[in-house]
Amino acid sequence: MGVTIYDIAREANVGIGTVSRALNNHPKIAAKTKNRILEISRRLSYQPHAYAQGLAKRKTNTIALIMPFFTNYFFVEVLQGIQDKISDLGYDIMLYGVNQTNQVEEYLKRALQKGKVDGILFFSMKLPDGFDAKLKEIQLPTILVDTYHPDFDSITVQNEEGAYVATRYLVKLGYKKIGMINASLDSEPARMRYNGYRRALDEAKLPFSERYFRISKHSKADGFNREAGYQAMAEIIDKNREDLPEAFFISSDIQAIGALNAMKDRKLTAPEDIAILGFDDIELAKHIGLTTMRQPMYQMGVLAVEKLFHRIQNNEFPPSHTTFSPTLIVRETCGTEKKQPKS
Amino acid sequence: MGVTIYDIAREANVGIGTVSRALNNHPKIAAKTKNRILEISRRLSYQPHAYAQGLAKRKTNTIALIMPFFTNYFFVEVLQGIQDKISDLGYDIMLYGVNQTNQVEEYLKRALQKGKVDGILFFSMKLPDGFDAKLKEIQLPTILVDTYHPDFDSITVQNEEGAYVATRYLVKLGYKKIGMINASLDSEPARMRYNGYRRALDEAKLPFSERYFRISKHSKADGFNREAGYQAMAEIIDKNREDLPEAFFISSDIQAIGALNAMKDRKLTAPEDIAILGFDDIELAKHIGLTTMRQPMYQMGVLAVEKLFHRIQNNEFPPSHTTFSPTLIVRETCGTEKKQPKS
DNA sequence: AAGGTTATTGGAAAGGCTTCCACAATATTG
DNA sequence: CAATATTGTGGAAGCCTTTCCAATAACCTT
Repeated sequence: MGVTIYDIAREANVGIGTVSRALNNHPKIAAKTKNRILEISRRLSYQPHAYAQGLAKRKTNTIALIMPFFTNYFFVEVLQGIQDKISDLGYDIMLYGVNQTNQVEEYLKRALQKGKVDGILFFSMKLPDGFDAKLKEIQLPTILVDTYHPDFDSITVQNEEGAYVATRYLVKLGYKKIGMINASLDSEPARMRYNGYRRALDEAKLPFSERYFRISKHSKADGFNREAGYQAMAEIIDKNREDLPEAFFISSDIQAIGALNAMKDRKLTAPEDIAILGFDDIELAKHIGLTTMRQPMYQMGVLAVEKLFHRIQNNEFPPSHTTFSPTLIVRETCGTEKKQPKS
Repeated sequence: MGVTIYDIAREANVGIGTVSRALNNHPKIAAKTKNRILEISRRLSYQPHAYAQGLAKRKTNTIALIMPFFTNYFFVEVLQGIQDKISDLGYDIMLYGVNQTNQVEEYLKRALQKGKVDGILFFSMKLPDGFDAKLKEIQLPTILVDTYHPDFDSITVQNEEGAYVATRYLVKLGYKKIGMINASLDSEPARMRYNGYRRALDEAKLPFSERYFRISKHSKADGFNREAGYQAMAEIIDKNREDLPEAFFISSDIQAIGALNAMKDRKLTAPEDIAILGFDDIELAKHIGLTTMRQPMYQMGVLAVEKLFHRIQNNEFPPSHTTFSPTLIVRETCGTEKKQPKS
């Protein structure tokens, strides 16, 4: 069917080894044989067979991306960073979009299949039990993004710190009754954000009230979804009509959008009635004027690829961990201050 | 390094052919040999080598997705449909996200590489010259989504019709000065939407005015991006202060969001000052109350995968073309009517 | 018990490439 | 010009499977 190196070898009156050398510009080959072969292979529009090459070289030039998928805008942006960087390097991306948590193991197993990919980028989810050992055993380079394990390279955001900064900002603006709408505590980032929130509250000697705290019911995306935000806010408002909180720290922008929606349906606005502070700085936050904590998503994608390549080339160094600090982006939903951090 | 069928064969005292048969539950094998082999292969935690298998079977169980990538939310949703469907079928996805138009050919060439994928899903872009012939020559099953070529299966949306319905709706609401903000005319959908808009205008005997028409300057995503929408609207408003249009049909929701932003910055609101009608019904349209034309994105993804599988199994039938009609989703940005189509 | 089936099995060949080893051809040196 | 070093080349072996063909073993028949 397709043209093989044997066809080229016959055409050029050389051995297949020579053809291979010409094609891979190996040093030990005479310039003119090489050119002749190249010319012929162009004429026959030869294409190496990807799998045959992969099998012989023990290298796939492909990496796997395992990421929560839903409509979580966080990932679209990280994905762009990854795509841009990886194209340059001539690699391909095998995408495993996780829609339900039970798919994680399934996808990991597939990606681990011998000879399928050269490395894995694993996102925002806890590495399922047992896979840490397995990954180390088969020595498949793996980078964790937005999640952590001591034995693997990782890139994370200071979630606890970010939540702390966010909440402290609300305190500084003078709010006393500060609630939080959180995603599911199954999610590590959600737990950390909760901790930061509590720390800021404690430090300011403000009371924590269960009445102003909700965890997502909608389990989609671990609770990082709009419906969950809507429902949590609706519930809090409806149950506390006579004594509303003044401000909310919400664990993601997408939930904040839902929460704002719930407020709007109840004729409440931010920041006049309730101040809202999100997390992520997704692209649409700018549009709706949401004050939020920004994560450098694109850069995280780029860095993830860089780390992975490092490790693909040489896996003999200890894990490195990079953390980014989220930055406060002041817009309108908390009321504004005089001195604004750069937006 | 890894366990191979030779290891299993030795362990089980059988030939490699027998091992292979056991693993692929081939009929011609004695039940107990099969069980013994299966048991051993489990014990050694054998994993077939993906590439060796692919090479021998001439089948990769992988398909390529070539799609515009940017932050175009349209694709996130189509992607979900694809991912869900394809996982069930045990296939993997090779993702090629196009950020700049010049990457298209590069990616196509890669995906066409012999033995790399079993089929291609090609999205929303014109198939570059010459590739139609090449695809047919190598007989790689290909489905076009949101774009068209007579010789390939395709799934499209009636863009012309959608734009016509949209514009006619604005006419029916009584608007006379109806502008349009369009994406780049390099894009086929953009051209069709323009045609539909003009047809509705002509039919209503309303004049078309260059003053109320803009094409995206920002070339990112062929002009389907927020900045382009913002800029176009800003320009129109600023140049026509004394004689603003009453309504706009805008070629995508994401541009509409930008346009609304530009209005907001100029203290104009929809629908009070200017009515806005978008296209796509991305998830966030609901949140901001944008009246728009809905494309059944998730279903398009699912159908695309189904068509592709059909063709992977048997490529011997003529191309089939499916088109979906977009439906009008009435929300708030055009003013509301009594009788609302289902939202 | 001999002959004829049928059910299993072993393993070579094929899939298309890279790489290594041995040999041939050419160039260099004294 | 012979001896030696250098360059270039052919092709077998290896990467790991699947698949096909031939061979063996087990089972029936009469």
